[in-house]
Amino acid sequence: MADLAKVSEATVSRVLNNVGPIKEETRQRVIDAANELNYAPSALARNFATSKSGNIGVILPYLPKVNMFSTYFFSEILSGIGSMSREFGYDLLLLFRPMDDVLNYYSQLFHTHKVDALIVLGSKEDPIELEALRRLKEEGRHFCLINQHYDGEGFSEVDATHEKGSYEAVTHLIQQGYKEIAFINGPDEYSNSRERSAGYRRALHDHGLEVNQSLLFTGNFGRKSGYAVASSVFARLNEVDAIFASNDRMAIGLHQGLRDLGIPWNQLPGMIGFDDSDIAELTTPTLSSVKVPFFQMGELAAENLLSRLRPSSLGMQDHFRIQLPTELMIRESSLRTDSKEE
Amino acid sequence: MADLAKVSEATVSRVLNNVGPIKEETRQRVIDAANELNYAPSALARNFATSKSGNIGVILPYLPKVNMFSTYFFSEILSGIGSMSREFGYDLLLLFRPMDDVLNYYSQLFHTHKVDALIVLGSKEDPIELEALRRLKEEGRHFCLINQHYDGEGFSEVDATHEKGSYEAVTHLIQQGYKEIAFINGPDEYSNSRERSAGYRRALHDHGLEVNQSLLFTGNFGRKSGYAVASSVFARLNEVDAIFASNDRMAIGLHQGLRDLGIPWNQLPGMIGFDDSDIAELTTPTLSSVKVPFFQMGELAAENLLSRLRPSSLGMQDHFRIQLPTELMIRESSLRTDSKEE
DNA sequence: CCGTTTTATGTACGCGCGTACATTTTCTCA
DNA sequence: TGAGAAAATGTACGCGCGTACATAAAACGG
Repeated sequence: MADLAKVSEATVSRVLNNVGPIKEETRQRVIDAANELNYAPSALARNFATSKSGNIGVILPYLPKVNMFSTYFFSEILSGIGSMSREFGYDLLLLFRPMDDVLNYYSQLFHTHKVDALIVLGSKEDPIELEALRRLKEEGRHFCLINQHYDGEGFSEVDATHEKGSYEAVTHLIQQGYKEIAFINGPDEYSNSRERSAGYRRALHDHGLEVNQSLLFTGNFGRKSGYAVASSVFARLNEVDAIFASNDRMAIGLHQGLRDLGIPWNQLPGMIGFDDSDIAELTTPTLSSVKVPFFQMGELAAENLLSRLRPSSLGMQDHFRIQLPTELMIRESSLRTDSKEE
Repeated sequence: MADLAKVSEATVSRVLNNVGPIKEETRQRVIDAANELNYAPSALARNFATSKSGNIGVILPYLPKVNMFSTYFFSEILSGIGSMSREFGYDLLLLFRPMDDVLNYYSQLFHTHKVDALIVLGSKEDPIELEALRRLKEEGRHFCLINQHYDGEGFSEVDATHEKGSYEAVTHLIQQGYKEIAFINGPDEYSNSRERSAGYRRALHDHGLEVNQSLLFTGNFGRKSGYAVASSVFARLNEVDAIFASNDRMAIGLHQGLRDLGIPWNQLPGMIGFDDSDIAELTTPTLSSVKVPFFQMGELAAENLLSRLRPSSLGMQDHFRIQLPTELMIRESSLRTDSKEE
């Protein structure tokens, strides 16, 4: 390669990296030679020399449980991350949270140079998880969380306005005339569950309604957990006239459960889900939902992390906290009359 | 590290890689030292030294079009690949097919040692794509295709019995008494589209029915393309009594389109989708579909590739072609009476 | 107890780049 | 035209492992 262009390896390196002054003729000779030989520098050697992997890691909850979340959530975020990473010339390393040893795992991803930055999805409050994240921060690593907030830790986070989204959803139900609104939430270990709960309570309170403890349910974001709640809701059907679910999958599970218990589709309680996943408009009636800009959240997470990896980023605040707005998507399931009565 | 254990770097390396004879006491000393210092070898240096990246690459269609396929398809396959990769100690590098330059891209992934093996998803017949794959084969790379077959190329492939699945689905419709079965297929560039078409035709033929050209439609696997076909189907509603769709998303799009055109849900034509994605049981009526074991296909692809990377795999056939069975999942949408009449 | 294996460990080098520094070539302007 | 500065290129070394080969230590056999 160097020989063919009749220059030293160093010059080749300079041309390929666009660094230092190069005579135009030389540059061309090198490029021609590279094309002729179909030469491409070994990413491995290059990474080794610069001790940077060129990868951005994405942590996913450990496999069997991926489906606890909607795949929509992950697909969108991953697409967003992937889209931005590519613009920065980074590749995307998909990593699954190990069942044990999380503490070392995160840290070693950096130490072994598997990744230059890390995005953690599906993180939830847990002593070990927290400890592992703190360690990353101590070590000055570039990482960020999506859709999860740790209070007072100063982690970088990209989140959405879950409290507000929840407030708006419940308010909408109330305005539609619903008064007894059941709430099926996700586990409290997720900050967004707690925020949605707060929004739910605030909306009830602002409209002079009381929280009815017996109408509060907890699922695990999976469809089945929504389905499982159906019987409890069914038993209280005299006192429940609407349901707010913490994500679409649970809403749909609940919907199915109620249908299976014999409720005709046009006599279902009012329903609103969360996430505005693609399935929201596939149900009958179509499901109102709170839209969360997952794709964009993925993009922003990647963009902020990667731009801080650039040499030119000196002086840039090394820590960021972004909160994107949610949006209430009103469809048939939450409307009192109209299409639901078809 | 080496100092703390009072051994040479070489011995450390041997202990950590479990190679060569080591005195038990020495091993322990090294391990203790490693724990104490929280030492982990640099993956980068190690990979460089062995010139293996430790990554298995997965090519996805370029981003904006990911949603052309159901995300279900990708989620399942990726999960399968990820699950198996982890067992082999490989990491999963997510790669997006570039719009240009595919030809060099694939090849250079290996040349630059970004990946040790490659799985291509969403591949479709195309001169450049084919050329790029041929080059990989020439270069002796370890790669495989999922859900796509190239005739006579001898590529490694993990596929499903699309023809048979299709045949069974259409046969089922016929047995339910449907006689005029429209077919909305995916683009012909995908081998599985061609196979499904063959199955459709064979089923009609075997039951003495004719193919009605005006009932054949082509979508792009997206929901919207199914929706777009609705009006054509609607116009022929007198001659159509069932629809077989090449995937669930199109089936559901079509379903929605017909609903929007005013057809009550219990007077829809019989319908069967393909893939058996999670949304199939969320519709009203629930959608019959042909189940494809995507997760397992991902597992098998990874397993076969990675096991061939091991030193012990000498003599193993370097090329494999696997075809997994599909399964007809009968739900409400294809049944003539019963639950559909609720 | 010594020679001979066998086992255990150390030494030295290469993997293929990037880059600081040394050197050569070209340019500038007196 | 020649000296000094600027531009262009070459030289040499390190990044942190794995591993072939050299060497030392232990085991064995007579």
